[in-house]
Amino acid sequence: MSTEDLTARARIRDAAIKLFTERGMEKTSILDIAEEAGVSGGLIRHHFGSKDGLREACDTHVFGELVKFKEEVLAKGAANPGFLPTFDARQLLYRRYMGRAMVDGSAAAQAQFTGIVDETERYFREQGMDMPDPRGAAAALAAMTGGLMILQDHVARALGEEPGTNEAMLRMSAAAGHLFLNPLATTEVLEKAREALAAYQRKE
Amino acid sequence: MSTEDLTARARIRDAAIKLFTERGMEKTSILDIAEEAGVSGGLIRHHFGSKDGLREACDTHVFGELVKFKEEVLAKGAANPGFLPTFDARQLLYRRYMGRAMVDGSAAAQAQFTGIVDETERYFREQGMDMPDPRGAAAALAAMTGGLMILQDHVARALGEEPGTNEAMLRMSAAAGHLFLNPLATTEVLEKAREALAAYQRKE
DNA sequence: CGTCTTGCTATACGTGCGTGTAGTGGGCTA
DNA sequence: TAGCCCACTACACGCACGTATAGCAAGACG
Repeated sequence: MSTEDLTARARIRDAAIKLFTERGMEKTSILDIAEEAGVSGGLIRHHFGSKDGLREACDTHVFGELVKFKEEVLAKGAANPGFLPTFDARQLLYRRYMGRAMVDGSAAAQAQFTGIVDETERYFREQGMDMPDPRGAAAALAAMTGGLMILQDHVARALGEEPGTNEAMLRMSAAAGHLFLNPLATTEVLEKAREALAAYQRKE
Repeated sequence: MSTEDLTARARIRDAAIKLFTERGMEKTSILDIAEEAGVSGGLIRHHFGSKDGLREACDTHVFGELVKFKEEVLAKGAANPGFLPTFDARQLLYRRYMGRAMVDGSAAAQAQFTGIVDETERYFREQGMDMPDPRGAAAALAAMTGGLMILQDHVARALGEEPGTNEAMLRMSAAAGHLFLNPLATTEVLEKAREALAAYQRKE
């Protein structure tokens, strides 16, 4: 899995996933990917037809792998909901790729997002959680964990950690976990917020 | 403020903010902005020197306005922490711009992010909130609200709402608020997550 | 041995877009 | 009226990059 023992096609795909994730689609040229993968630019076209074709291949590969990850977790019996931290490097990369893909906007990414929302909503209902809008909460949660993935470098820098390190990810995950598992406001602020929201909803 | 009563310079800036927000820097050409603003492409260069100059102008304008918004809120006495919902259209646009800017990555955006983290951390400490890592929590919170801004269109679509509408924003904000103000997991899941995290930290 | 496929490279083409430059009109001040 | 600044336009340049094509080496199959 490290690099040379892969077919060129797989190396290209992995390089593209890496660079798309780090820089985004638009800022990554075919030649950048070719260099990263150690092949000529033409070979990318040969294998994937076009840049968009390559992108689609990356999408399906990443999203497929993410499904596999999820199934592994389920197979282990641990009903780990998506918002709890994981530290597998490849899974982290793929999750981050997914965030980037959503920002860049593709049909596959939208479908993936909706799928996650579906699952999370189902999880909420299965757990019998008491919330006024389970689907809304599921969607918001998906967007928030997406934000953690997408902005992780900013988070690391704001924390004085080196972006991309395990240390930074660990600290961010722990903090995010804490936020999800504890109410964020004192009761007064909480009440004020509820009032503001209710007032707005009446006005609507 | 609607369009014609602005100087061309301001129209260009506003058009750029709008398009950068919707499509991102790379996918927005100078001519797109010129058309949106109803001017020639050259005028943008005349006023802002380069595309990067325009971007910087947008950054400073948006970030400055966001500071103003914050000061207004503070002046009104309501100590509204940043994570509670707001519905002013321009403020929403500017927050979303900020999210995009962070994804696209500029020094100004990183500074802005760090500033928000600073403030939020201070808020946590002032409120005397009980958390193991206030700065980490502040950074994670900033990234999560950023995710809500950046991915709002995906959220809307997953909810079957029209992206960009007040209705969609309202529903997302309410759901996000609920998540922040209520613990997300049953105690068993919670305990399991704590264990997993602790195990990982020991391994580190 | 011949030919075909396949993985791969080198190189050329077209074009979109940021940039640079020359020029125009209109509203100042004198 | 003359002179001048300044917002603004038109247009040409050059480059980066996606796309297209031709060709080559090597293994497979007859």
